[in-house]
Amino acid sequence: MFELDLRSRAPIYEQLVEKIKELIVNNVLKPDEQLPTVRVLAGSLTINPNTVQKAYRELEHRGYIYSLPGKGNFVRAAVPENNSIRLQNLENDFLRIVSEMLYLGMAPSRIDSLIQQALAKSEGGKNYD
Amino acid sequence: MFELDLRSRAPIYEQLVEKIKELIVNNVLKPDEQLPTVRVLAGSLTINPNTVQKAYRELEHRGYIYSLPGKGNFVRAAVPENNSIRLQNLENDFLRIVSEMLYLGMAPSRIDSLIQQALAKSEGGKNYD
DNA sequence: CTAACTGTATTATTTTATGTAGTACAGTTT
DNA sequence: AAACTGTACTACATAAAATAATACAGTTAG
Repeated sequence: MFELDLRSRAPIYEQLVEKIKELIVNNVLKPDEQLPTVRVLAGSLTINPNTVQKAYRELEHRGYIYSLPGKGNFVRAAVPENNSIRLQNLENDFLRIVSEMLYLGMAPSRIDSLIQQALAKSEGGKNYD
Repeated sequence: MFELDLRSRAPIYEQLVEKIKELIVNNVLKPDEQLPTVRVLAGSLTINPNTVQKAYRELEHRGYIYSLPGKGNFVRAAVPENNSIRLQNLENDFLRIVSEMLYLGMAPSRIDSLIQQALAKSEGGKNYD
């Protein structure tokens, strides 16, 4: 499914959260699609099931997946209504990054080009891997 | 100078790095301006001097400040030439954030508006606090 | 020169976060 | 009933983070 960087300073469960979120956001994992079970994913990554469970609980808390005890963990479809807090946080991160880009000397035209790139990827279909 | 969130999961020294970088990037701290001394900042935040020193060393390693032993720590002016690696990382973060914004349902026009906001803040003077 | 400041380095200790291991239990599926 | 699922819990080991207490060299002001 993906790889981990065990030598990274970032905790394994956080890396898991980010990687899975990435797959959801980029529509590689579709709404209501089942994620690997805790034990299977732990086995294939040779890490502890508790670590996977911690990542899944975090993803559920952030609204990206839901779990059905006895059945599995599934991708939660995005609900544009209930995302104002997350969107506010993203806006803050966004502004921080743009400020730093400008400070480091990136041309505004380059930033525009990045936006176009992201929009194109989002509008036209989903997976270009 | 600023506040810390001691209940945050993020380490204090990392919070310090981010906050100070913020002040530098937004030109609140000007090039060659002296930062608070290790002991003074530690005292005013009631944290350990070692923690401040760790943050300062990290900022120096990332190219945002420089230190003169016996004198103090100072803001390093941005050098657009040597920033390609950092800019590449920022581009990756940027694309991740935009993807997530779009996934959560933010209108592209809203993103454009954020860009304009950042550009205006950067071009016209510096502090509008 | 001395005193008081600066950054830096070192060692030890405490605390917290992270990850592993093993077990248990309830819901679901076949 | 058997074999899955998620979840919960305790215990243990390790690593990261932060504090504490010193020490030392460069800088500055008296």
